[in-house]
Amino acid sequence: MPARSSDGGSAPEAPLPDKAEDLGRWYDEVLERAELIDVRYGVKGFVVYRPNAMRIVKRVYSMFERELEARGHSPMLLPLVIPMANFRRETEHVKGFEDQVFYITEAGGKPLNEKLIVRPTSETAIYPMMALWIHSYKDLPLKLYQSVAVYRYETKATRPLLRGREFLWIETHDAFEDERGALAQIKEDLEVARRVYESLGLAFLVVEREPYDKFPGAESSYAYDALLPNGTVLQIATTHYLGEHFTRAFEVTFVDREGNRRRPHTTCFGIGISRTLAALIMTHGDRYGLVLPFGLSVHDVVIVPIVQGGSAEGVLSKARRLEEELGAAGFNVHLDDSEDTPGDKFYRWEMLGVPVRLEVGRREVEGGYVTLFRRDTRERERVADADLARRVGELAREILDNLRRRAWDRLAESVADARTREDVVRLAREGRIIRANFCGEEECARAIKEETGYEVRGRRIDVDERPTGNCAWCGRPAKRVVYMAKAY
RNA sequence: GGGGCUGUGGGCUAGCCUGGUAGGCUGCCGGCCUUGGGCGCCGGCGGUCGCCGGUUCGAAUCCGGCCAGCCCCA
Repeated sequence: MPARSSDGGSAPEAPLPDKAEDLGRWYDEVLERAELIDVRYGVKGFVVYRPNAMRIVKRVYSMFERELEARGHSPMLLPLVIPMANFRRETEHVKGFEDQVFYITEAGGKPLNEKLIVRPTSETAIYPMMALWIHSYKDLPLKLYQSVAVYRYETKATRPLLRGREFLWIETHDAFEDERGALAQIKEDLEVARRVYESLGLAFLVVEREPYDKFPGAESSYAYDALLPNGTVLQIATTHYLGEHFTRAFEVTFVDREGNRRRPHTTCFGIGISRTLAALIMTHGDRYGLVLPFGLSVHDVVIVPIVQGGSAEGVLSKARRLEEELGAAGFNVHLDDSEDTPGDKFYRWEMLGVPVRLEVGRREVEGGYVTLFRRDTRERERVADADLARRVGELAREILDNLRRRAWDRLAESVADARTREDVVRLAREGRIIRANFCGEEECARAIKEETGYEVRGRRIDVDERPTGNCAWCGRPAKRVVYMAKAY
């Protein structure tokens, strides 16, 4: 084993496959090496979230919950099971979901009189309750959310966190006096998602889905598609304007200020927590494991004391002092004084994505400084003892900014314009995200999917883009500019 | 939904073709060690070979079914 200097020298051996070369293999391995997900439960589409994953999940949950509650949402919890009769009340909704629901038809060794379904989403659970709760305009708006798992019998290949038969999400169910209130809620939902996804450093497209691609039972659907490093996109959140579809089917009415009986207009907002975790892992991670911003990893800062013969006391007391100082400054700091060797600790904390590591040995004690390692760039720097808390505070911002910028740069580099069918085919082969004029016809989208594997994801709503020619695929007049991508 | 590949201590794997004692690396436990990128040395623990059935005196190995994971294609 050749000796290495502490500030550079030959690159240490990376524990994971090359992410750019084989994202799928990298992903499977990081899930296991970082002890995030265990796929060995033995039921297709169901996985175990281990503590290292669950800690991140809980933090992501609370980020969204805080934003939702700050905007007037209240927590609730609906049952997992839904009476079959309720599930069948909204026709389009049933059609959209029935081939992927789990049915409970038997219990206690006997057939159930009233068959149940396991929620694939909870509209049909909550609307019968809304009918009981809503009487007057004074009961509106009603804004509720729950943080739960939902169940869908996926027939496509399942993938841990990306597509499971059980997945974690937040769902809101909101009711308003009129369309205007509901549409304002859609905007608010998109703002909630934007704020959280930006603080996670993710890059995304915000789109309105094409009419044939709406949520079953919705008037219109809007989505956040995160970009993954292999050029595919992943829907991580969707919000839907439901109009009166569900309040009609479930006979929800209220009396307005003028004494007229009307139906509330409703919305629902689904935030994919499992998928957000997947996007975090894949967007930021590298060959050494997870890379996470402050506030998400198990710790913000770990201190690794480097004890050599005779140096133990000075080194450990300095390490303890730093731990106390950074803790008092509000950082989630951990002194790793376990028996493992420093190199072992380096690898393990890097695998978990801890954003900052401090190395404290004899040299740091004698020199009055700390060797600071930042996970995102994997660079070391010396920081004078007196500057440490300030510098760590700067890094909280710098690291997030850097992660976010890298993600957005990748998105910007990936998007390419297609004017002709040949362009679409070629750019799809190159794995780019395609921006193109589009006629809006479902058959055209289907043909694109068949020939290129690409899906029309919709038109961006965060920027104003007008079509400047004919549909890139069929040549008919274009209705809008859409984005096409390979999607999970 | 269709096709392919794979399943052996916690992880990675050898053995399978050609049936007969499950071998290695890693990890884990204990001890020693002047531990700056998975440090070194010594000792130890851990496997009904995915599950069910069949063939056979005998199955990790051959045959069938099922389950799970991965890859490709609707």
